[in-house]
Amino acid sequence: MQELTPTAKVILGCLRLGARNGYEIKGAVELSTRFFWGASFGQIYPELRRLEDAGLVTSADDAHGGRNRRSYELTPRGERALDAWLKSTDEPLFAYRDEGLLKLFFGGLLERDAVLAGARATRQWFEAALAFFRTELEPRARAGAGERDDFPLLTLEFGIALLEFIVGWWARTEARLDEEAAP
Amino acid sequence: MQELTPTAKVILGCLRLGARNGYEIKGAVELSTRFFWGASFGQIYPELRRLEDAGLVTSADDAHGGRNRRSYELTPRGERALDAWLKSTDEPLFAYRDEGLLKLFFGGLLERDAVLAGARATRQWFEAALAFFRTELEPRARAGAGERDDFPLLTLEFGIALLEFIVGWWARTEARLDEEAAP
DNA sequence: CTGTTCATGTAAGAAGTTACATGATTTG
DNA sequence: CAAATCATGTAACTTCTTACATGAACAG
Repeated sequence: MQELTPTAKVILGCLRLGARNGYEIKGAVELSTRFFWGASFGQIYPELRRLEDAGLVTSADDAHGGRNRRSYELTPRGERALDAWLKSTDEPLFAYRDEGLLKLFFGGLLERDAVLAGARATRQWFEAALAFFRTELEPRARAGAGERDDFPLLTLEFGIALLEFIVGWWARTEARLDEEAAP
Repeated sequence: MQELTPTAKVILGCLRLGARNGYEIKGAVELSTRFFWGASFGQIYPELRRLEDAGLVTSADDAHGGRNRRSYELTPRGERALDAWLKSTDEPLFAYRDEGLLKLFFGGLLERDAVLAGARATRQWFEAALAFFRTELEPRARAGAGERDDFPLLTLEFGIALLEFIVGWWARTEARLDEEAAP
């Protein structure tokens, strides 16, 4: 059983949770996993086909009126592959990329005021992201969540806490740079 | 003046900070920016050539004994391009990808014990990363830092604080899952 | 004299984004 | 009837990693 591609992981999981076609998978990703695991149409549709060729999903025509539509579900092999991945303890893929931090790394090349301006702009960008999470994503996730713990909501809370951490770090850094500017 | 590619940004900055050739740039990246901005040889060498073609760097033969070596420095245009990028407030590139979190997102598909085991494995992986930062990276960064604030050290401190946050979050999540397992 | 470090590069392929192209259905 | 949503797909391009290939100099 060969490794699942990154996009295959989110596709199989979303199908298992009830998504039926590429469009619904994309919708689920945008609402929930997007910030830690994205997928575009340009990845989803070809990958669905490869998964079918590999026997992990089956598809059926699901036209609705004159509208073209194809519905997918996991095969037993697909279920096993998903389960095996979910239980595997291989070292998890992790990637963090942050242009604001790269600019700060080169802060010695600018005057302090310019570095401070950059820090402020970066913090504001993260604050906007945090506001979006709280106003657009969190209410929906809470509405959809069961009374016991709900994993999609849990991961969203991670995102919010992460953004709070980052915003706080930049705010502290601004204060520190400000202090040292006028001692 | 066209946009710098992601790898060009770190190359120009490293050259400006004193790196002389591709090998030294790679060394600097591994020691410092790697966790938020990586670059492989397969990116660095071709990009150096493109930057030279674009007139942002110049190169000279710098053979050392019979050993092949080429040294690079910024041209005035390269300096301006670096400066413009550092001062720009375009929305910064930011990407976060986390397979442990994706597995947790699909936690409803597994028994609670399996989810807990996954959480533990993820936390341990981040703890190992944190230990590496503290024992391998931080001492070097402190040794190289000036007495006033030093930006490379500052970004490393961000990395450490970020990993501490993540480890703490997973530890709290494990406790929460454990509680709910046996109420 | 052996292994590590210094040093440069290419080729193949994986992964992902963006833009384009198409068209039906539903909602206001 | 217009705009939004539903729905699928392809093509071109960018970015990045990995593996390979080569070889000199230096440290033990």
